[in-house]
Amino acid sequence: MWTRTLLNNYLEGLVSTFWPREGFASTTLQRRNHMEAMPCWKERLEAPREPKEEPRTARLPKDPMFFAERLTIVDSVGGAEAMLDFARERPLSHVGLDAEFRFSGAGIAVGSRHDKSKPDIRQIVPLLVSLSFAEPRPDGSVVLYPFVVDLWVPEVMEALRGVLRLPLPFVGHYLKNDIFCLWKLGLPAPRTLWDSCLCERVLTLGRNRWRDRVNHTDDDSAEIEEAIAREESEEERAYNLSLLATCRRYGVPHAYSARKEEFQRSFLVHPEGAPFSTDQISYAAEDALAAARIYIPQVQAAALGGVLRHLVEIEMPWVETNAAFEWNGVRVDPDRASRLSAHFRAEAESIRVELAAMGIRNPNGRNEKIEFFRRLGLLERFRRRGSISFDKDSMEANWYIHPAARLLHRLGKIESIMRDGLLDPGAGGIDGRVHPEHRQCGADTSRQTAKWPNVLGVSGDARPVVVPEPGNVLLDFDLRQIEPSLAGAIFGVPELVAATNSGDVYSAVARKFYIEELSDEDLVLDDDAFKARHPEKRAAMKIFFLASLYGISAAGIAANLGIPESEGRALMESFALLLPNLSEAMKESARFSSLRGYAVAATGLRRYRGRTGPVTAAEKRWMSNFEVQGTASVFFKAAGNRIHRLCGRFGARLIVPLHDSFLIEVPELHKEEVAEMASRIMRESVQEFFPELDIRVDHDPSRVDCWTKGGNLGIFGE
DNA sequence: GAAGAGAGCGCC
DNA sequence: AAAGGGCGCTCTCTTC
Repeated sequence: MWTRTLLNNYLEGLVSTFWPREGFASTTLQRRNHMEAMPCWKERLEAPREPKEEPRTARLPKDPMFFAERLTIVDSVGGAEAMLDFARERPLSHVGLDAEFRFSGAGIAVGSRHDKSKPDIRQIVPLLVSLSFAEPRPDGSVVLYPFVVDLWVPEVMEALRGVLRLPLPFVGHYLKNDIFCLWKLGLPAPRTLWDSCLCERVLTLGRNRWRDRVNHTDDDSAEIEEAIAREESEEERAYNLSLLATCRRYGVPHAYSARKEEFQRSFLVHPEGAPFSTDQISYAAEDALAAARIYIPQVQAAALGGVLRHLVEIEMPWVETNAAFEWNGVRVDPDRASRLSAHFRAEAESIRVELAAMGIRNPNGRNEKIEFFRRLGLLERFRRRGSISFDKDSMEANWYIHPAARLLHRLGKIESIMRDGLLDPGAGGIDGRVHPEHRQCGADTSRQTAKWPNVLGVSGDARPVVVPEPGNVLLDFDLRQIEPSLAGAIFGVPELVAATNSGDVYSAVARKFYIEELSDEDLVLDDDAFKARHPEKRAAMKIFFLASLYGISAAGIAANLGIPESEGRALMESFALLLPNLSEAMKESARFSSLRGYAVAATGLRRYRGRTGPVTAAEKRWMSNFEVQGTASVFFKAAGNRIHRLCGRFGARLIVPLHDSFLIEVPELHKEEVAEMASRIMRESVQEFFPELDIRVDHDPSRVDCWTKGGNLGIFGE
């Protein structure tokens, strides 16, 4: 083995020989960075190549001793091919993967005051790819062969492509950025991924619940809670999921643990065309080495945690699918966005004038509203659960009390729509599309979250600003009533399964619930006809149903429906009689969850308690709900993974994952094929697990020129 | 002036 | 006694 000094000299020699190329790097990149793959590389790849080295006449097996635990820099076609040959010769178990990158343009300002910034992922500039090939030894240990590939050298791409196609798990910590680097280079993501960050997130799902700490309503163990709240913060959660913290948990060394941030930053500000320091290169190698070392003990931890199957089947493939949503982004029509803003700005202005005439100068201020209604002697009408509330429900209940209530309500709604980050003219990246950050398992139920902007929370009125590229159409696929249907299968309620299979759960249940009030004619209507004939009865059932799954109280449902509590209680009791097993099974599941300390979804995914001590009522509510919401999220991802892989055949791309529906952008030519494929896959993904369930997929083929909610074009309709 | 809590909007 | 699951974002108001 070389000493550290000798190794550094060796590295320095290599670095200095491959970096006199400033012109190549700086000029071509700036011009072309909006392309999928950098064309200068493409041209070079397509042009007849003059090998940098003499063609090798004999391909002798590589000596593993030469590559073991020693950093090899790949900066030539010969070196890259040798790496590929070596990887194919050795009996490997997995590959550590890491990419170093920077961004070629300015970031995108986000937040209402544009005081925050996010990078434009389409301007990512891959610098180095680090690969650590792991080979098990007979004694159970693992030997690692680290390589660092210089991505400025176009000749290495074909061999790198070959490496990425190896049928091995590629292990990295937060692989999304690494996948972006590969896609930017025109390379595919590896087929099998293992994201060590995601694994840690899943193994701790439900712990670190910062939302609970902010408003500790349960004061069972207030002292403990407050201590935890002081001690832990969101930054701490972020740290717990970091590579260094993960290394520490598994006893894996990381040579740059003390200087990690410094090196990360060094790549982000790395000058165009400047050579890398030897430290930078060995730092790049270290991250892939650490990921490779974490893999085996982490897989064991996942197996012991009962989530290995879930991770391998669902979450790890979704790492690529999730990256695709962010990489693809959505196209926002600037003209539509400004028309929408202007439309609501005008309405807001006229409402403000009306309110000012009534004496309300600042309609957003809570104190001003309190004072206004107090003067009128109407304040008590806005009391909800003890305190004064001017939220949507409270305002709706008081529409008839005073015209100001209606105006304030409307103003709040339209101001919220106008503030949506999607309408910001500067929200798009260099490709003209908006790329929100999509977080896998961002929610403790394993649901997705999105931010900057939150494309999952865009108001129905604003959705039509999302349009397809010319020649494309937007298709939307919705798993109809997935949660009540899954509740039927999970909690063993045959009536619910039958209702699902008949087409519309809420209509089917409404027909039974209101049997006394309905005519014989009503009772023989099919679900769709019933829905059209008795929309209010169906709507009431929907409220009951979802409220039961969320664990609402009689008082809550009474407040929601505007009826006395006693009446709410009676309605809930008769509703429970319709589905006799449901509430019992939900209580049972919460009981087992309480004993274990976690709730569990159909594939074994767990959500842990975020606190100790007696199980609170709020915890019991999410415990029952998690089995349904978590399982729905799992099937949704299973479907998305298959759709994503098949989209490539049609030049289609997934662009929004909306909890139970996908928005897909498809070339017009292939819309029928993709519609058939996506609908079938979503239906089958549930059936693979619950064969008795026939969940419909709602898809409206007539609305293809923009994104809508239920086909509603809002202000853009004719 | 910055930071945080609370409230309130949107989504499923 | 209180009792609606899961999120992101922006604004107001209070506090330090």
